[in-house]
Amino acid sequence: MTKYQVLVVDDDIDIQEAIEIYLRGEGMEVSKANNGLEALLLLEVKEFHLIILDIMMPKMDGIQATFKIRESCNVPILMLSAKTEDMDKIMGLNVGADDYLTKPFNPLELIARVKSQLRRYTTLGPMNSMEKTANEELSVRGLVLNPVTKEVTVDGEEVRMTPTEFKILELLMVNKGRVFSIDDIYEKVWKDPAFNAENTVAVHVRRIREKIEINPKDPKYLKVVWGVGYKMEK
Amino acid sequence: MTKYQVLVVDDDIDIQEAIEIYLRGEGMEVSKANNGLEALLLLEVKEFHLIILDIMMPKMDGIQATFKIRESCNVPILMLSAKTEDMDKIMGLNVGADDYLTKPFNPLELIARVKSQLRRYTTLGPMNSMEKTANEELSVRGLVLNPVTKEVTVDGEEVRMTPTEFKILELLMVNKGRVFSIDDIYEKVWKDPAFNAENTVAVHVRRIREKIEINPKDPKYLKVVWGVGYKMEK
DNA sequence: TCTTGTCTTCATAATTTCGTAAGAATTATG
DNA sequence: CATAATTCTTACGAAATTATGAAGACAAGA
Repeated sequence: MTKYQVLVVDDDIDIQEAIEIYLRGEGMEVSKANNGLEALLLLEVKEFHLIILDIMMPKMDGIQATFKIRESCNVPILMLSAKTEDMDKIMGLNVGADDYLTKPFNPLELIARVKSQLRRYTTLGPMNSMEKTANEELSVRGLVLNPVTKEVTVDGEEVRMTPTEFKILELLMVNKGRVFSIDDIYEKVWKDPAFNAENTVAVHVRRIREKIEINPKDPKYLKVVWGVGYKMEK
Repeated sequence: MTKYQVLVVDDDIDIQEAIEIYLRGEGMEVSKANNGLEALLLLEVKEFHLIILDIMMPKMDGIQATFKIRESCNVPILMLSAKTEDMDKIMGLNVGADDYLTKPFNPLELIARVKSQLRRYTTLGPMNSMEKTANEELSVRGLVLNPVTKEVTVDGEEVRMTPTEFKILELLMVNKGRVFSIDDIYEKVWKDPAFNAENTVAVHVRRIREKIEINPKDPKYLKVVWGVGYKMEK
């Protein structure tokens, strides 16, 4: 068995090296590029199992690079950026990235995500890693959520969700049954430490209920677990 | 179910104490060190769930300390510094800190970030794709408790538990057969030294019985061992 | 610029849970 | 059998948690 080949694309040498160290520590081979152009050149001469791509780069930024890369192949791409908002855009749009991480990131989380992508890519085969796993339609009884088209339907009828509402609902539906505390939800959705999140999340939950529940006062889908958090009833 | 152990490393006693007060207020145990060297010594004799590390310190500064610490373990490290610029560098780089905060900081934000790091380490789930801990369903005859969904069923029928009731029941079911004294229970569930716990725990036990026992006067699950405590009958 | 839709914050209401007290009931002890 | 020790029961007010209504802040698009 040969080692996994990972390409790290970032203009900041320090970050390049940091990532290299983490990944080598996990037994992976690491190549480096300083911008999108360099990355494309490297891609022509070598095959990679995963690409880690910074968004902000000179010459060719991460988004342009992703489009170019996707023209020829679909290795998993993990995006890096300093701003959460960037990421939301990127993921919402069909840029073609498979996962993302905001700086500053936790090394362990980086490793976890890298491994996760590698696992998907190799178990499902290079062909269609995207569609099969994370992007399946999620459903709970009459409630259906499509992560790709960002559509939500209740008993066949479409309901419009705002981005935040969608993300909360997605989180709960991906892990249906599992209870998330308000702080959990805030951190996973906002990608920021929870800071006076109680009310904010509560308000969003209420709006979601208004849209998906027949009777918001007696929710059948999005339930509260007193003193613990919220969950999607199985 | 012990308290979180946090190590605060700062040469400024005032800051040490301020942080200590905030964290104790959140029910955490706090140890203190004046510099990196002291911190390392403490780390050899005690396990911590989180380390708060000032950058500027005599003897051994925060960055050196982080490197040393990372050689042996990977507890979450939260860095403190006066200058924003320092921080940006430190985070992106391979220093190994997980989060940072610039002085002067907002106490609430400190708490939020601390909690966030603690949660990151202890929670699981596909979203941050760390690994799973032992979160299996627990069952004793007709009684089933699910730590993830926080659900309890008796002969298939769901019963609603309050947070404290759930924790007590969970404690007893994880260690079924074992007898816990009232003080044991109080300390494990409340994470506080038992003071006048007798009645409090007794009341909760009764409420649990009301919910899970056919006949609370003659309990089949949650039994009392006279003069000793309570246990979950196998 | 104005409009529109979304997100956040605040104040306040509605619920649920918790701890305590006080007395009853049960079990142990001599 | 009497007494002490322990556990059980009940109920209520305080505290914590969640729900709601409404207004202001904000950003993107027309």
